[in-house]
Amino acid sequence: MARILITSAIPYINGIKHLGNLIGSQLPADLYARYQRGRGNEVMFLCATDEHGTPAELAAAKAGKPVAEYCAEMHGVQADIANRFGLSFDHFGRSSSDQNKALTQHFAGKLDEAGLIREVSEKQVYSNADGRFLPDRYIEGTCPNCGYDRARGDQCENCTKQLDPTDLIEPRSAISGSTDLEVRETKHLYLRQSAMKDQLDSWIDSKTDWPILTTSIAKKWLHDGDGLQDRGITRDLDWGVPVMKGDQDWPGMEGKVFYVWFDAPIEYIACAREWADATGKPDAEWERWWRTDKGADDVRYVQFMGKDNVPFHTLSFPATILGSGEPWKMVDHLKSFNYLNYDGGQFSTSQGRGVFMDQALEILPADYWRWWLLSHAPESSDSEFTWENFQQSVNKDLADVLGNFVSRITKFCRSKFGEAVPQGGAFGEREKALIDDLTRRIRAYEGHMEAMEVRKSAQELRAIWVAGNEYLQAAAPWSTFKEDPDQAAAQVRMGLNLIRLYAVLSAPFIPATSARMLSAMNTLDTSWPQDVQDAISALPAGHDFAVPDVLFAKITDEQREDWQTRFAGTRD
RNA sequence: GGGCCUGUAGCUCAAUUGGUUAGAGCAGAGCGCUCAUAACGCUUUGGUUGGGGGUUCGAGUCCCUCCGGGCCUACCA
Repeated sequence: MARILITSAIPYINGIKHLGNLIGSQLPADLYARYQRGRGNEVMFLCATDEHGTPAELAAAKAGKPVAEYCAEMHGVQADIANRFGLSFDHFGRSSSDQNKALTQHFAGKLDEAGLIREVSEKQVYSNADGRFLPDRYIEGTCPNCGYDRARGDQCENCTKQLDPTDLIEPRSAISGSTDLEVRETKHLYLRQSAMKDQLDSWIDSKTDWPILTTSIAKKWLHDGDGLQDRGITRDLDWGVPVMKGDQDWPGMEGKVFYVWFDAPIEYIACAREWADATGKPDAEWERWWRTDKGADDVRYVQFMGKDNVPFHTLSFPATILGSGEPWKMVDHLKSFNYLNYDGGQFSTSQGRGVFMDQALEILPADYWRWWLLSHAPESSDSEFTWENFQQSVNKDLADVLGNFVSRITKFCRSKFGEAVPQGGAFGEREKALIDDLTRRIRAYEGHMEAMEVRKSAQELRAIWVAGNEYLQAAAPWSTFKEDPDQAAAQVRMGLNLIRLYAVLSAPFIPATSARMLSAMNTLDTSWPQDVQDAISALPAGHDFAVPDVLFAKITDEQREDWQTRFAGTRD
């Protein structure tokens, strides 16, 4: 039994995520986790909320709440929605947990011992009105290059020129609009990534099976200009992990916190500890997933993320782990996704454009979304959500191909044989051909799932569903029944067993529907079809079942138009 | 500005890494079936692979160039 550690990029705390965020990491990670569990492998699937940083503080202020309270509340909201989407995390943690504080401080201490931390005194913009240092992006002013009056401190959106905050004419705080800004001297810790450049470079070189999207981004950062730059890992903020060397104070760094991108990936590890603590397990239980000296040497670790997160996962986080000199598990495979666009533009959290996870569940059950999103996952390039495409795909694939298959066979059986698997007859050439075909397709499906080829997996699964309809059409038990009821019984028995088989195979994509199919077939047998011959005999003659309600109602044109209108604007 | 990705049928995507006649699903057309959610099955129409040039026995794939789309560019996360 293989052991597989899976992490999804951790969603930021300030608000509910949209469908583009979902398909970028959490959903494909869940697909993979469910598949591996289905195959009988031991899986640890971790995710968490990313709670530190300036945007969290601002969102809390806007909501009129203390930041800790705001984050706790939003964590609850996100956990609930994730649960309703069927995201099967073994633990959904928080980067603000005590476990992550301790581990982040531990890593910082180890990196310092290894001589990989240096102090830098630098000048940053401080806003007296806001009472805080401002990240470059939170400073607005007039662009010295093109005169655009809403240029940001890092770059002018109008002319794309990169800027320094001090370049701006009449700079002001983007938070309060205050012009009462001053440049203050402040001291920060930098991670000496440059000292680890060669080590990281050869590590990346060893990952020959990673997508080009992943390695090319890492290579760019490693070799661009002067090569990999050192990175500031502390900030002058109140909310975050206090800067400490392990459990010791860090002289001169009082009142400062670690930068969110230093502590966020460490939460992948801390999350496992949260899991152990929450379930009353000893440390050894989480360490066997993360410490190669404590049992994790046979773990395969897979990370899922959107393309914007790649540099942090290929460089900063590995630098943190390698630099610690401790035997932590490093990522084996990194699956990154492009973006999902919404109806001709981008999904946007800040502008409230597109469909958000809570809204999606208000109009349709999770499996509709899971199927469409996964079967259209933006793997090779950005992809696009349109309501027409969504309606067509869902109606055809889920309602017509799969849902109707279940409906036609169960109802036919009920009317001719009653609600029990019929007895009599035997499988012949046609059934043998079907089993051979299914065997080939299931092996192909497994191959695509192992390779995390999401769209290809969906395509193959759909073809497996279609094979059931092809079989029924060719076997035509409604005709056979008239001359040879025994043979019709065997054909129906095959059909009913296909429903159970499809439930097992489809569970990673549409878990709730899969559960309904199994429940209708009155079985708990979810064993993976190593041998299709055996799998289609799991439900024996005489086994009771029930005709389920319609599995997937079709999306009507009226609904589609209604939603199209409702989601055309932006969220309030 | 620099780096990278991308452009294939009306739509969404393939093409075993340079190898026969570029394939699927949807949509369209025709036929069949009547168990089923007016569902299913079979057949079928769609392509000068963004334009142009080059390398090669052979190019969707490699090179050059032009055009379009996207991401990143280190203090949003």
